Amino acid sequence: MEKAPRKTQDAPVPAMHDRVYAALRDALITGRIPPGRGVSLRSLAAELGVSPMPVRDAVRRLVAERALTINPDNKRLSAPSLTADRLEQLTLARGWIEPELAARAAPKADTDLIRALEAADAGIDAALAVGDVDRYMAANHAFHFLIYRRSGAEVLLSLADSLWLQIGPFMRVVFGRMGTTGLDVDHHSQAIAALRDRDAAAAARAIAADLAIGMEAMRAAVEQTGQEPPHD
Amino acid sequence: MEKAPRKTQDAPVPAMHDRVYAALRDALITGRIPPGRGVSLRSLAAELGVSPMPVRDAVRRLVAERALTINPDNKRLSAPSLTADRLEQLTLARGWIEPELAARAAPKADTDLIRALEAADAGIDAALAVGDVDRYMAANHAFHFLIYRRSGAEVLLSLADSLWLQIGPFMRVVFGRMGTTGLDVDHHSQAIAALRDRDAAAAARAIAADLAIGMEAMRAAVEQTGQEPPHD
DNA sequence: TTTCGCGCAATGTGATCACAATTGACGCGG
DNA sequence: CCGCGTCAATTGTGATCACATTGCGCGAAA
Repeated sequence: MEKAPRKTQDAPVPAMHDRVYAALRDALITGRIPPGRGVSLRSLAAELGVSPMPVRDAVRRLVAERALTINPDNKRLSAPSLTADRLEQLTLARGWIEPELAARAAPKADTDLIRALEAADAGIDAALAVGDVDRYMAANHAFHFLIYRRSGAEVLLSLADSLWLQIGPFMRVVFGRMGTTGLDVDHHSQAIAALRDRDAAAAARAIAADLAIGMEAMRAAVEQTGQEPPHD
Repeated sequence: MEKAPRKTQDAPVPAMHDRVYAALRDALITGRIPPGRGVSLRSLAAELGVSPMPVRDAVRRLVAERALTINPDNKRLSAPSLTADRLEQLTLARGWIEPELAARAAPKADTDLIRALEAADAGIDAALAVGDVDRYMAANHAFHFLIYRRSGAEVLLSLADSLWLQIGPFMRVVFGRMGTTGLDVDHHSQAIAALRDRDAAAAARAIAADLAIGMEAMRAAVEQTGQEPPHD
C-alpha cells in the first residue's frame, strides 16, 4: 500500500479561508462587489456563513494582491476604484508579462493543451453569442491561464494572476458600457495555431494583440465612465 | 483646536501585524531566515513576543507576495528556496518594471529627491567601504525606492516591491559568496544625474544597467551555490 | 543494534471573546 | 427647520481556546 486510502476521494477539502478567498475573488472579478464599495469582515462572514476568521485571512491575501484596498485612516476595506491611471499601468504590465508567458508556454504545448484551449475558446464564443458576461469572463480567464500555467514560470504567473484580479472589475464596466461587441476579433485562434506550431514569437504576438483589443476597450469605457459622478 | 493634538507626533502607532510584517520582511531580506528554512506561527510569535494572531496576518501577506511559501500538503511555512529558474524570472520582471518606474519618476524629480538620493548613495558607499552587508542592502533599497516611489505608479510600485522581497535572499548569497566587490560600478551617479536633468530615458538606462550588474552577480553566485548540497 | 509502532508535542485552522476607534443615527436645543 | 452633541452599533485588531492533522521521538521487540 502506498499510503492509506483516503476514504474514496483524493481531494483534501480546501481550507475554509481558501474557499472564502475564491468566493471573494469571484465576486470581485464578476463585479458583484462594485469598485469603490466598502465591505466589512463581519458582513462578509455572515454572508458566507462562516466566522470572521477565515474572511480575515482571505482579505489579507486579496489586499496583498491589490484586489482590495484598505483605507489607512479608517482601516476600512473597499474594492479599489477604477481609474484611468491604474488601468494604464495594468495594461503596461500585462503587455510585458502575458506575451512572455505565452512564448514560454509554446515549446511545451501538447495536444492535450490544444484541445483544452479549443474547448475554452468554444466556451467563449458560446458565451459571447448569448451575451453571458459571467461565462465569457470565466472562459476567457480559463483560456489565458491554460496557456500561462503551461509556461511553468511560477513567479511571472503569480504576477499575471494578480494583474487579472485587478483588471476584473474593469471588464465588467466594459460590458456594462458597450456589451460584447468588438471582442470577437479572434486572436485566440491565432494563439492556438501558434502553440500548435510551437512558435513562441507568434504566440506572444497573438496574446499581445488580444490584450491590446481588450485593454483598449476598457480604456474607452473607463474614459466614458470617469466623466460621470458615481452612480449611487 | 483643529482636531485634537495627537500628543506631539502625527504617526498613529502602526498596527501589530504591520510591525510583525516589517520584522519578518526585514528578516527575510537580510537573510536572517535562510532560504528553505521552515518557520511556524507560534515560534515566530514567541520570538517576537506577540500572540500568533498578528503573525498569521503578516504571514498571509508575505505568502501572497511570494516572500514565503506554504507547503500544500503540510500547510507548513518555509522561506522559498533559491533556484536559478526563479532568479531568471525575477531578473526579467525587474528589467521591465524598474526602468519604467525610473523613467516615470524623472519628470517629477526635484531638489529634495536629488538630495535624498545623494545621501542614500553616500550611505551605500560607506556601507561598501566597511563591508556592512545589512547597511548596504538597506541603503540600496532606499535609493531605488526613493526613485520608484516618486513615479506615483502605485500598481507598478507594488510589483517592484514584491520582486525586491523575493530578490532579497539572493543578495545575501551574493555577499556570502563574493563579498561586495564588483558592485561599486556607479550607475547610481548616472541615475542621479539623469533625474536631475529630468531625462527619463537616461534614468531608465541607468537603472537597467544597475540591475544588470547586480542580477548577473546573483546569477553567478546561485550557479555556484546550486552545485553544493544545502549546507545544513 | 536495528526497526517498527505508539503516543505526545507541535502545527495550521477556525471560533469566540474583549477592546479601542470610528461611524451613523437619534434627539435635543437653537 | 437646521445644527450639534451624545450614545449605540459597527468596525478592525488582538488574544485565547478548541480541534484535527502531521511530525517526531521514545521505547519495545526481534
